[in-house]
Amino acid sequence: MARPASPQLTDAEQRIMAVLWQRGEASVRDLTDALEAEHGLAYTTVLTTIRIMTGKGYVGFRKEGRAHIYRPLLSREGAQKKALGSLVRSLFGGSPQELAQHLVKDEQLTLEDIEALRAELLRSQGGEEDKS
Amino acid sequence: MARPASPQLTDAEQRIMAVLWQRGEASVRDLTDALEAEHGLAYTTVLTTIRIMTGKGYVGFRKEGRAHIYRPLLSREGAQKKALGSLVRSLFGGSPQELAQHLVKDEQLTLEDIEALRAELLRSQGGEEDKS
DNA sequence: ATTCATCAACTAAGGAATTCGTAGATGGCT
DNA sequence: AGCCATCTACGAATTCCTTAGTTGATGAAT
Repeated sequence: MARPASPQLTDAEQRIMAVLWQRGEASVRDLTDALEAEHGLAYTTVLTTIRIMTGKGYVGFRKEGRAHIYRPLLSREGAQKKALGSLVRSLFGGSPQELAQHLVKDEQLTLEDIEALRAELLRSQGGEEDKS
Repeated sequence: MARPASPQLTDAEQRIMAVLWQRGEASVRDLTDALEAEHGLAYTTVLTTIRIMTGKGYVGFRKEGRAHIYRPLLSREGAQKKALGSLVRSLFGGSPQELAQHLVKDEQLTLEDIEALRAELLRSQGGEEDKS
């Protein structure tokens, strides 16, 4: 009868994952220092959050002296794929084409961007087709 | 000290908006019937949710007899744009190009899709240069 | 060895989200 | 008028998320 656990990364979790993806690994002290400038979070706040993330299987850690050094168990690519798929399903009727059209229409993707994507696709899978 | 209010549509809200965007307007009974098959939600659950959404300004309503007929005040396009921008910022380093590459790499966008986008871009903004 | 700093663990508090029950109002039907 | 169905309004229960304080252990430094 309550709210179901979020299958996505929450905001706080995402902030931490961003640092871990960038650095590879980090202690709670490292994370706090990195996040303090922008968000002003207390050490214990970061610690609590990352312990929850450990429970969810998002991060692992090794012990180094008294400290824990955390590392991401979720790849950035995996998180991107999951979030993207979820967005396509929920707001774009399951159509990645509609999403792409939106990117173009909002002028976030230029003609050059599209042609770069096309060139890459042609190179990777369309090499054997007929080029008029 | 609490979790900040979500700037995005929550899951429950999104389910309801999907029906409203599809139908244009709907009573709580309509919404419940539409959502019950898939999610098994009680009438009062839907009612509570949409009342909250009214408070947030997501939906409006008119009275028809004893019932309220709700309509979306948030456009589907607006919600798509907002969610997309948020995703690009949080998980793709602000790069819509990286997002597009992901769509292609996961084979969710085919070469034909890309070429359709390209053709549309050429038609819409390159149309007045050369019309033979 | 005692003190000091730092770290993890535990606890707590409060707002958000989700679900649904109960109660009161109201309109239709006989 | 009286009954029944249906609707809104209100509140309760529960879990989640976010933030942070307190406590106890441990290692370092004097």
